[in-house]
Amino acid sequence: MKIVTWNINSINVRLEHVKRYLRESAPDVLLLQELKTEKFPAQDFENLAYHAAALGQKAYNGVAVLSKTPIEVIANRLPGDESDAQARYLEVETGSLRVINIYAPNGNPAPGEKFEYKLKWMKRLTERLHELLAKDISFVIGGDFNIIPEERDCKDPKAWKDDALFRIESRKALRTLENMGLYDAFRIFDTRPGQYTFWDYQAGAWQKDNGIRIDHFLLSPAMADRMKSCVINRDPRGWDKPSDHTCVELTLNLNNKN
DNA sequence: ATGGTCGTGTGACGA
Repeated sequence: MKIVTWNINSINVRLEHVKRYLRESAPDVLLLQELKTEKFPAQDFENLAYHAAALGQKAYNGVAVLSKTPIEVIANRLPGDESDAQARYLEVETGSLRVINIYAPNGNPAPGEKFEYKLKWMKRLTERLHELLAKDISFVIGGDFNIIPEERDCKDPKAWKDDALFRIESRKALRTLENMGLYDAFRIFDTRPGQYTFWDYQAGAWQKDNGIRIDHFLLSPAMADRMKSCVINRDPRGWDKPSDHTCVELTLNLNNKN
């Protein structure tokens, strides 16, 4: 069972990229972030035998789940703030698996209003995930967390010191989730520094491999026990007219106990 | 680097 997360930075510009990825890699579930439009081309994916659930918004944000099995939407907003209309959270059930897709707030400039929104959003997320753990619902959450977990997850920690993605408050918010018992799937088997999921379009960041690791999967304990692999696939970042993010690929063994 | 690049929507703004 392969679940993949990918911030595509506009579904309109990247539609052919996503279709190519589905054909070549055939994930069971694909989580997409930053659709940047209200309208979602579900038919294109249904033609490739995927079910689709999307939450769009004009010009900003937007998340979608594609799956080979039917999708039941459990929630399309993060509880805790009725006034928050940003399309950043999609919780679904597909193939008897609970999957949560997030596009967490960037939070820059920090400090400031946007940073406060980021921290509050992470607190709301913590409460929601705590609720699932308390109900003994195992789950996979993936997406663009917009948080660099540690120094080894960026090229030059000093350059990121005061950025909303690396400030101590943001890293603490992610660590709080890990302290609840969730696992950073990528770090279960891979401890190497310099494993990035995002490279800025500017200043030749991709060519210089000046990136950051901000796209993550967190697994509830039962899911962590079932993990076979979690790898970063750099290929799509090297395609023509790429997204500034590449995808993270998670493989679970949901059939056998070992 | 007061730089540099994209996407949206056609202005700045967000990332």
